Amino acid sequence: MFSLDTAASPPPDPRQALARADALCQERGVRLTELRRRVLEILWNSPTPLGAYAILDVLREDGRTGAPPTVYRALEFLLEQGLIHRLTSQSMFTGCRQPGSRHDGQFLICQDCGQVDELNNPAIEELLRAEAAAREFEALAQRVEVLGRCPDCRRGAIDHAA
Amino acid sequence: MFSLDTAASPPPDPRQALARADALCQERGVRLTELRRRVLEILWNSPTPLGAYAILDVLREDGRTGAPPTVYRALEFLLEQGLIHRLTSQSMFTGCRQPGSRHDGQFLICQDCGQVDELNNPAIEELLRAEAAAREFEALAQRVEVLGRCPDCRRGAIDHAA
DNA sequence: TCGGAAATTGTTATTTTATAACAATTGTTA
DNA sequence: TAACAATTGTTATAAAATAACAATTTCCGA
Repeated sequence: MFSLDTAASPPPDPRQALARADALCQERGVRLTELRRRVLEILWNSPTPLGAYAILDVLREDGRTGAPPTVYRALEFLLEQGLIHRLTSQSMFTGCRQPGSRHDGQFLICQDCGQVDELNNPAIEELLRAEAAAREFEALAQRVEVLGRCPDCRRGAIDHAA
Repeated sequence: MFSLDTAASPPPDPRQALARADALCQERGVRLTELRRRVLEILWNSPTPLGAYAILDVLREDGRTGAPPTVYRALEFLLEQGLIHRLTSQSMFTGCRQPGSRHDGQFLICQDCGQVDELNNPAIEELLRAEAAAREFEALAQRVEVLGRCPDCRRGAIDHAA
């Protein structure tokens, strides 16, 4: 038996992701400035989502001066362009695995290690849209997050118990 | 044509909600203290979700002394008992329309007026569970929120344009 | 290529949300 | 009623996000 709906996320490769972002921004005529590109790179280089202040720390390690608004503005741009997602339950940000087609995504978030898997199950999206439509509610964005434990951490926990 | 999956939320009635909460806590042998009950009441009396500090303001109008931890602890209890929900994208809290059976719910949140409709569509819940299971992810909680405009605000917007 | 408007980034200060740590009080039970 | 647990009060601080304005860079037309 196999899943009918969604493929697994492609392995996140920072270089590819940045090249894709470059291309998308060029197409769209928007500017992926050095700062914005660097923030995106920082996110892609991290195995787990990062908060704005963690990103700011890395920028400062770069030698760049900056304050929270610097980061938040870059994040705002990246969100608008669909290059990253915000995990609202965590106040954190992560690179989008399917940029290009704007979407909100669905996330499996490990509460132990923080790692995140991005789903894009159209059936879930569609059901939510339908629920909204049935109530004459104009749906503009979806936030779908599943909190729990990833396979690695489950195995780790089993090891500890053994 | 009609929806197959979920009924509309019952009209929120503070008195009923509080009576139900009393009963549930009694059954469970947990204490719905005066403070906790009052916080729940404040939430039910509000037409829209409230943040912790808005709740604190009302408590102070009551004449009660208190600080943020007072409110957050009461909220924590109410969340544990499934008597309220947290809207993570808003950092706000709202009374649960179907207490008794623990669930995470799904929410339609109006970005104009703040009003919230609670869904409990089992198909959405099930799809998320299935996605998690397919990836061997242990799902412990779900956060599902749709942001947009409620029917009232859509009509209001049309009126303005007209 | 120069100058001015728009976009981007820098900077300072503040607001909003949430929690840590410990003290005081209340409730429960032996 | 003493002792213990649960709840609430209090002070202080951490963490996340934004407001407001200044400086800089980019873009584009004259």
